[in-house]
Formats: sequence, C-alpha cells, structure tokens
Amino acid sequence: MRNNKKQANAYTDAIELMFFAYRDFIADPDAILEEHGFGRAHHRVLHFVAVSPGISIAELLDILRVTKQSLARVLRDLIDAGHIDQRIGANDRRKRLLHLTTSGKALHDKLINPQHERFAEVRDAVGEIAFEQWKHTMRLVINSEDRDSIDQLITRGRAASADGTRDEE
Amino acid sequence: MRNNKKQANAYTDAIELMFFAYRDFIADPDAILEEHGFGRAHHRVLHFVAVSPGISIAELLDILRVTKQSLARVLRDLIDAGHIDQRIGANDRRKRLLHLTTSGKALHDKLINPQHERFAEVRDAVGEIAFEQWKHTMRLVINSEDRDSIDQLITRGRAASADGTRDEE
DNA sequence: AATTTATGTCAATAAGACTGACCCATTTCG
DNA sequence: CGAAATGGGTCAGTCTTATTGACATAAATT
Repeated sequence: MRNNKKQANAYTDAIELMFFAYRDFIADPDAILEEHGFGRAHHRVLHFVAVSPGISIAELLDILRVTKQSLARVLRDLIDAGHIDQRIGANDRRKRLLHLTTSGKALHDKLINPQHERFAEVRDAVGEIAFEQWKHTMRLVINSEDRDSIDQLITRGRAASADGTRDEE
Repeated sequence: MRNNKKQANAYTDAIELMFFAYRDFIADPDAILEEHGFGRAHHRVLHFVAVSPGISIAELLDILRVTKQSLARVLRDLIDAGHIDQRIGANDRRKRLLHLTTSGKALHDKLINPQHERFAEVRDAVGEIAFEQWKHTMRLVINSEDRDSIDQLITRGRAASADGTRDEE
C-alpha cells in the first residue's frame, strides 16, 4: 500500500507536469497571436501547413481532429489575411493543397521562435542525450495507434519542406 | 546552416510531441467527463482540490490562472452535484476551503485512472531511471519563475492529502 | 472607523468547438 | 456511360470555456 501510494503519486506528478508544461509552452505564442487577432486554432493550422506544405484539407482535419466547419473558419481567416494560399491539386483537381505565403512563413517563424528557445534552454540544461531520451519517452505518451503516423508526419514533413517533394501531391 | 536546420527540427519535433502527447493524454478523461455532463474546466478544479484539500478560492485561481467568474461557474456545478464542499476557514472566516466529498473523490479517481495507466505503461517501457529523467526534463519546460511554486504544490499537496495538515489552514 | 482582502454575482462578449443539413465539382467504379 | 463515392464549402444553431467590467457583502487588518 505504501509503495502503491508512492507509485500513484509519481504518476500524479507526471500528470501535473503535463498540465503546467503545456500551459507555459503555449503561453508565448498565445501572446503573439493576440497581437495579430488570431487564436490557438489559427496557430495549429499555420504550423501543420508549415511543416507539411501541400497538405490537403482532409489530411489537416485528420491531424487536428476537428470538424470541417471548425477548420473552415480559421482557415478562411488565414487565407483572407494572406498567410495561406490554396492550390488546386494537379493529380486530383478536387483537392485544395495548402501552402504558407511569405507572410505566413514569417508569422509562423515568429510564433515558433519562443518555443524553439524554450526547448533550446531545456536541451542546454540536460544535454543532448537526455533531451533525445525525453523525446523518446514523450512519444510513448501518445496513443500507440497514432505513433506511426506521427513519426511519418514528422519525417515526411521535414523532407517535404526541404526538397518540395510533397508539393502538388 | 545544415546543422542549424537540423537543430531547429529537433525542437520542432519537441513542439509536435507536446501537442500530440497532450491531446491524447487529455482525451481519456474528456470522454468520461462527457458522461457526467462536465468539461475540462471541472476536471482541473476537481484535480487541484483533490491534491490540495482545503485549498482556498484565491489559491485555486492562482494555479488555474483563470478569472474568478470563470471559476465560479464550474465550482458551482461541482458543489451542486455534491462533489465538492466548502468549509469556512477556522482562522480566517472569509475563506472558503474546498474539499472533495466521497463522490468527488470517486469521480476524481475515475478520471485519473486512465492517465495513471498511461504513465505506468510509459514507465514500464522506459524504466524508472528514464521516467524520472523525463520528469526532470519536463519540469524545465515550465517557466523558471513558476518551478518553485509547482514543486511546493506537488510536495505540499501530497503531504496534505496524507496527513491532513493543510486542512482548515 | 476606514481600508483591504476574500468571495460572490450580474451582464455582455468572444473564441473555438460541435451537430445537422445541404450544396457543388470531380473522380472512381460497375 | 451513369451512379456512387470523395473532397471540399457553407448556412444555421448551440455549447463550453473564457474574458472584462461593475458592484455587493462579510471579515480581517490597520
């Protein structure tokens, strides 16, 4: 019992760390977004279009797990503001492939900078080995059935932004 | 440049891991809450009253970083449902000290169980050392100025729930 | 006695999400 | 080819969570 209690508390610590870390982690971009009249929902769209240029609406819906109607509003705001543009798919003309414009990229950089800095400080404090270990552990917090697709999102996204492979399908 | 890019991507990975891990981590309790007609806001109140029995309204506002008016509604719901009760402070009769009732404790356990299980699986997968290392790293993701008070919340909260020290101030 | 603190409450507003019901254009399949 | 499925867009209404601002009350402090 004593030991069970101790273990349960170790997990409760983890739960609270998730809560507070996420709260602070999201606060920096939130402040910047407010200056631009956007919210978190806009940030998420901007981010996943940034890391996966040429992503379709359906793919974005799948990542964000929101309804089409929810996405529509924020996407409309971002398109109207000139931060995202849609291109009709070359292979499938029904698809709208999303890309950041120059101003969209600038805004995304501005939003991601404080988060990069936050993790750069963490990495400096704990070292590269421990930081990679943290990422490995963090990946296991994600539902097992989602891990593969997230791995792909990360690697494919990076490759696409480097060589444009993914563009226009 | 090549190296900078690589480092920036390591941080972008970390950002996305935060997003997806938090999303899945919160999804289990969300589903349970819905059955009871509560939301995330209720969960947060329930949790911090659970780990810090006898917490005052002002302390809770400080932890949650919401306005008094926002807290009032969810707290009212929880009190009306019989999950939380308020006791007038013995030393300071202005204060309303919050406690979970039996049903409040039961609901909190039900909500925290899937999260405990999630972290138990993570801990089993990576081992105790790596899990403690993850917590140490995770703590550094929190704003430096908040870390001490969160350390206190965690240790004091646990102590209070064990021996009741904190009750009635 | 005056002020501050802790809490409660009314009103109006906004963001972000949802369900449900449609629509159009394009692609795929029998 | 024609029907069905897919990708996307949109209107309308609702809900939760959060906000700001104003004001009220009781108890503690100075």
